[in-house]
Formats: sequence, structure tokens, C-alpha cells
Amino acid sequence: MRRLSHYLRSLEGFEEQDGGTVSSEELAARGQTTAAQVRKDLSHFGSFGKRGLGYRVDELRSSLRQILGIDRPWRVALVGAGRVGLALFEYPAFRSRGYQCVAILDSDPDKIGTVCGDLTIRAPADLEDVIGELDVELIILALPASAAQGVAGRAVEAGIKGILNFAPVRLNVPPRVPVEDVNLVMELEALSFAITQAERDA
Amino acid sequence: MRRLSHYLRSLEGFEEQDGGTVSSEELAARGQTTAAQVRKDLSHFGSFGKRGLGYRVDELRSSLRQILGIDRPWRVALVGAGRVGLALFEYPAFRSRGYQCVAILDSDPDKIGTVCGDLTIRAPADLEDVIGELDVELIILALPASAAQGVAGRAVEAGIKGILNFAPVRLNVPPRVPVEDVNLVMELEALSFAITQAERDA
DNA sequence: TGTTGTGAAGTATTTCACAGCC
DNA sequence: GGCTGTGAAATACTTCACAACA
Repeated sequence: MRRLSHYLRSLEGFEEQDGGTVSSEELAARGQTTAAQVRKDLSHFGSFGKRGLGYRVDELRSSLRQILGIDRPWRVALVGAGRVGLALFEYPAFRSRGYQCVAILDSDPDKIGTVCGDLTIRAPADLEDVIGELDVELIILALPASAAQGVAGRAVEAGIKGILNFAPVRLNVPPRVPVEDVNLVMELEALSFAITQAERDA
Repeated sequence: MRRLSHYLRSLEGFEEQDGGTVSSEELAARGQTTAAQVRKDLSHFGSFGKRGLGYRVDELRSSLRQILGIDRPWRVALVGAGRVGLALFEYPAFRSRGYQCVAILDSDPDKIGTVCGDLTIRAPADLEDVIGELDVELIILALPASAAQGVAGRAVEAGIKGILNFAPVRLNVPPRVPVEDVNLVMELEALSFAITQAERDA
């Protein structure tokens, strides 16, 4: 459920007041939905609020973390050390949400062996070793479309649990392995579509 | 409609056969949906196929481009020359879909004045001038959350038509200006959620 | 014959509205 | 009194299934 992530992020604003509470109304205002939606979403996973009072901020936060599965660290490997992949490291929330990058792989011989942060970039051939030795659970595929399916297949075989895919291909993996696709051009197309549509109506 | 972008991308595979046709069935297979869904989606915008025959690839491609509003170039400004923003340039589809980056702005004094590709990085103070002089229609916000709302407001005031937002904040802009949010951490959370949920059921 | 375009049926999601509890 | 949790109503979306037609 994508909205749960929003709710968690919205709670950041309440960081100060520790024993504070928040109502579904307030949460909805920050999250582009309705109060009823917030309550339905949450009620699907349990009963986290107090009637007449609202939700205790700290309790709700830890409940959401648990539901989203980020109440424990996740070991991630980055395949493809281009700008997109490396951008994730810059992003403070990446680490603060419990995602630990434990390996970086790249096929560029100039990059292999060089140090990036506290990691040494390794060759794609090492994929299975890396996954096995470092207990990698998630991989981020930030490489050309042509190479993505091959790496994905090997990673699944090696026991990976999920894939964040930046390559513009539909990956063919068994259904037990969830894949999230990020396609930046598609986001831009959503914009031009919305604008064009609005102009058409006018 | 997000699926229309997928259909357009699926047509790439048919590039060779110029007078070729494609059926809703084939399109569905490549796009993770059903044939009925493809036909419904398309029928909402017109009648592009021939019964008994399917859709002519070249015709469908140009129809989809028109629907998505990418049958003409879009002038884009990048605000924030960090890795995320610059990554878009590397991405071949960005240009090939008709998005032209006509300006780059960044607040880092070390970057201002330096050349990036065929553009000179400018100061954020120039935002209004850049938008006015260069006919910028879309901006890509790839900067810290704290600065995003300010820039967004000024850009809207200066006549921008849409925003691709990488900053983890809900931008407050008038409803006529569409905003697409990209939040990479949220994508990872969708993964951990899916995995955790599956483990819980097992 | 083969495949579209589309009303009708079937699901899923969202909103309403209110009983139940703090 | 105020706000949650939740069935029921309303809305949106997807799938079915078939007439229309190249």
C-alpha cells in the first residue's frame, strides 16, 4: 500500500511533540487524501488509534514501520554505478529508513576496483558470490535495458527477495519476487499528458 | 493514463516491420495487462484499430504520441544539478521522447558558471528570467526538500505548466499545474512491504 | 475468419454516516 | 464532545462476451 509510506512521512512533521497525537483529519490534509481513507487504510492492518483522541504519533510511527517491513535493516546491492544508482546514496532517507548498501557492482573495467564511499566496486561476474556472502536481500538495477534481464535472473537464482528496477524493460521473474519499476521518462509523459488533456478541455 | 506510456514503449519492439500490425493480445502480453484492458484504454481516446486485423503499428504509435502530448517538443529546465537531475540527461529516452533541457540551475556557487553539456549552469535567482526568455514549460525539481516549495511557487508564478518533483515534499501549487512526484525511498518501501507481507502469509 | 469496440456484469476502491468508545 | 473503526452506499475500474465489421 503506497499511501502508508505517505502517512509515515507525514509523521516526520510531528517529530517534536513526543507524546503528541494526530487525527485522521490532520494526516489526510498532509497526504492528499481524506480522513475516511486514512482510517480505512490503517484499519486494514489493525486498530492503532483511540476514539475521541486520535493516533499517538510515536505508536503510529512504529506500527507503520512494522507494516512496511522497515522495522529492521535491509541489505541492498547496487548493480550499475551510474548516476541514477549513486544518487540513491546521496539521498539521506535511503540510509535513515534502514536500507544498507553492502555492495556495488559495475561492468565498466575503469570502475571495477575503485572505491566508492566505503565500498569497492566489483565485477558483475561476482554477483552470486556477493549475494551469498553478504546476505543481500534486495538489488537495485540501474543499468542498460539489454543487461537487466540477465542480471535479474541470476540474482533471483542466487536468492534475492526483491528488485528495484530502473531499466526500461519488463523483467521476467517468478511471481514470488516483487519488482518495482521506476521509469523517469514515463513520469514526464504523465505530465505532458495531463497538460495536453487540460488544454484540450479548455 | 500510465498504461498508454507502456503501450507506446511496447511498440518499440515492432520497429522493423513498418507496415506491420499488432493485436491487443500481443500488446497485452508485453504490458502486463489483458487484451480487453488495452482495447478499453485505447477506445477511450478514439478508434485506432481495424476489426479482424489489429492496430497498424505506425498509426498507433503516432496516435499514442498525440494522446500523451509528446507529438511536439517540450522545453524543460532542470533545477538542482545533483546526480538525480543529471541522470536524466544520460537517459537516451529523455531526448528521444522530445524533452529538451534548455537550462540548468543550481545554488552551489562552485557549479554556477560551469558548463554542463552545451549549457552553462545558472543561479536560482535567474529562475524567472530563464523561464521567460527560454519558454520553459516544465521544470524538474531535484533539490533539497527545504528549497523545493519556494522554487515551485516562483516557477508557477513565472508561467510554468508542470513539475517533475524529486524532493520529498508535497508541493502546494494551484490545481491547474500538474505535479508528478518521484520518491525512490517509497519505491523501496513498496518492496519491503510486499516481501514482508508475503512472508507473513506463508 | 479474426479482432476490434463496447454495453453489461463483476470487482475493487472510495466515500458516507454513524455506533461505539475515550 | 470528539474521533475512531466499520458496515453500507456510491463510485471507479476491470473483465466478460458478443455484435459489428475488415
